[in-house]
Amino acid sequence: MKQIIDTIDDKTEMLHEWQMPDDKQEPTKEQLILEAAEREFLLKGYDGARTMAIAEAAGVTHAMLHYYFRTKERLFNCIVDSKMQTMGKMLLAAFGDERLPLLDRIRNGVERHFDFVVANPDLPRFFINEIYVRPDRLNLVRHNIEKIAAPLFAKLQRQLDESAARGETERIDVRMLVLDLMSVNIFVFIAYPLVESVFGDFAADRARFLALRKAESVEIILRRIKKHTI
Amino acid sequence: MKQIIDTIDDKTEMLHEWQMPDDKQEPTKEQLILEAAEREFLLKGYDGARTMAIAEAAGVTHAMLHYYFRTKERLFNCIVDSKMQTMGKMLLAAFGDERLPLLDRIRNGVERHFDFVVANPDLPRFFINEIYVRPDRLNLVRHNIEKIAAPLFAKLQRQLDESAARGETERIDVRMLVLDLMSVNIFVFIAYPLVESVFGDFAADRARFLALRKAESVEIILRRIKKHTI
DNA sequence: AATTTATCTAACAATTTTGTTAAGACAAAA
DNA sequence: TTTTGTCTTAACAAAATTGTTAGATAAATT
Repeated sequence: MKQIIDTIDDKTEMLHEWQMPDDKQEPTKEQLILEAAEREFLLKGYDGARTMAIAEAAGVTHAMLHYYFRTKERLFNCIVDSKMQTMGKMLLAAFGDERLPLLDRIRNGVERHFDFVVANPDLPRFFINEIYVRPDRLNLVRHNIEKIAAPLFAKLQRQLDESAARGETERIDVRMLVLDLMSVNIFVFIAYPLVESVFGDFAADRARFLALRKAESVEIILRRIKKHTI
Repeated sequence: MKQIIDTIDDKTEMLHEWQMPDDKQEPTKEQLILEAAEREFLLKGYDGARTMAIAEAAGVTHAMLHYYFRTKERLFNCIVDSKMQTMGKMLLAAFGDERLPLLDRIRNGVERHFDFVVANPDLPRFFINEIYVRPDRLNLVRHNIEKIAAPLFAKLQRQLDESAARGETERIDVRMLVLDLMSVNIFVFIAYPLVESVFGDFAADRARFLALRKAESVEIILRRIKKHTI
């Protein structure tokens, strides 16, 4: 504490604002760097991100960034790990509820997945792109993905097969369906600046447009598996 | 001295007399640089691309690259312009045939668009990403897009409305439908390394997998607009 | 009080990447 | 053959970016 140091003059004047003890827990510099790095990496990608820009956004000198994380690559990996966990949890939360009837489960999954992407609009593009540019990064995520996707796919496929056997839905490979689902849910965010430009007034009100898109996703996926009763 | 690309209107003007495209003449250095630059930029993006890597791939020193194109940015813009034209032509070719009945026109459009993406698998990701990272680049392409998209959309919307009025298809906004179409056609390529990893044996035979995906795209889009029940 | 620890700063070093220049090689024209 | 302009190379320069180090400071620990 500072009351110990009352030697000659009041040294509290030498303390900087940010060093003052505060009731509220202020984020540590390390956290600030992580948050700034997340924004920078998600927006610009590894190659486009600049460590100095991250440091500046975090309000520290770039030496601090290297002090805490040593290299740009290590800082990047911290972000990747953190985001991987976020995505894994989301997938389970969106599609993991096995008690629901098939169509409800899928509708629910589409909607929750869509909501997740709304809340994390840069995340899919970030992963997809970093892996495209440097495919060796797949190893950072492959195990994580397979551990979650494989059992989820197996259970969903069984439910799909049962439903198809009863003649309630079309027979379809769960991987095709999930790929369809992710395509319609994610693409609009990946291409958002382009979509906004082409759509004009249609996409001007973002909230309204996204609500329409969400409904469209549900519609197109359910239509894909519902029986055509001609 | 160097008559560089300040006027890019007609590409042949960039070639010198003795360089004129002869039937069986080896490509000029300039051509080689452009081809190498296209590969590098499409794969790695502007930030990840290295002018020296481009020069090396083209078999020239990097000084040559600057001699012909002065800056990385100018070389990049050459590639963007060239690819924009390619995409514009494709869109018209895929959806421009107005004599076909609606469903045939759409099926045809989906298939031709899919084929184009198969032939240019990096192109959508390239555009989408460069524009995301630096939205000011929209100005390079906006005019081009609007000139092609606006009339195409208008005509397609009319045909959709007429069909819906006859009760043959569902009523839908053409922009939603095109966005759906692009989503299912493009996303699988943007995410290909991830998809390949998750799908395993399913995607191991690329040609077979892409054939399945093409059929799936047609199926999901046609199901979206066909009347569901009678 | 003395020591240790975590945090921080400023200056500097190293590396990578882009961009420039001067001089020579070469083919075509004169 | 000489001249002319294009093309090429090697070396250099400049800029941007990442990474390092020697300390300073405040707090925690002993």
